[in-house]
Amino acid sequence: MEVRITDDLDLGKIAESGQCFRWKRVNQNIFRIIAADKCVYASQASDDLFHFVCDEESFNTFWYQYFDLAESYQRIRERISPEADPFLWNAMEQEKGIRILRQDPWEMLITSIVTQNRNIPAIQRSIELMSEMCGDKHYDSCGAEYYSFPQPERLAALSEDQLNACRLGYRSKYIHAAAAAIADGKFDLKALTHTDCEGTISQLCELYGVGTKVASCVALFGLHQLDSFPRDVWINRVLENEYPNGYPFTAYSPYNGVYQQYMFAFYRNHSRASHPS
DNA sequence: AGGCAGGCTTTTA
DNA sequence: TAAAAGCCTGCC
Repeated sequence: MEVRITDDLDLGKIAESGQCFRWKRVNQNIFRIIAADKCVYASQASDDLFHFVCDEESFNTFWYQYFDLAESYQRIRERISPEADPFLWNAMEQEKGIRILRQDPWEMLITSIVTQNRNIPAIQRSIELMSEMCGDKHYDSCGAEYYSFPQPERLAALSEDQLNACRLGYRSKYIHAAAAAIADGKFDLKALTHTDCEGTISQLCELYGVGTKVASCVALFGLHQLDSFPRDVWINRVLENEYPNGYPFTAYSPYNGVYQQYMFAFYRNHSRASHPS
């Protein structure tokens, strides 16, 4: 179906934003997107014209939420003037089109653990291997198979050898511990829906293998806590180089996590271009 | 107590 | 060979 979306949305920028690892660019402008037990082909004809290979009901009941289309990211951007914060303003101009997807908390917990100390291709491979190993098989609109992300019980039941086969490295024990805690009901992700950002992060940090960075990513990408501000190596460089006198977290609340995404994407794209290796 | 160095699997560039 | 959306352990 054709959809006109006037608020910020750039599929290519979201695909490269580092928040989703089950998007695959199948050609110049078509993406195959897997989320929950669903799969859709999406393409962008212009700034505001999109094509989704699904029916209207599926779009309205699932993908509309997934893309967080009820939120205006333009409005969030416009809270910052170029005079007040030229660096952030410029980063937003460059990276306009990024949104914070509403992804599954459980999937984001495991995915965020997998991201530790790894680059994107390696992350994607581990996630696909886990999904093929114990996710459910489905068929997309082209008749091609895909696997949903594994349920906690299935992942918790994997042997050490099976986890190693997913190329998880030292993260295997973290994955197992997290999956077991969720599967056994010792940790309740759903309960965090009604917890504030700070409380969410501190509770997630109680899980073995989950530190502040991973917890912040789960809060932002899985629980849609838009004020959660993950600090990774790139953002630390931003804070050091661009905000030596401090960053205005209070003024930018409750959207610190959204602004973080623009700065993260901007710095990564620009350092790679300016430091060819 | 709280901060910090070292180690960790594997892949990628 | 270093770096990659880090975290745990042990030492001070």
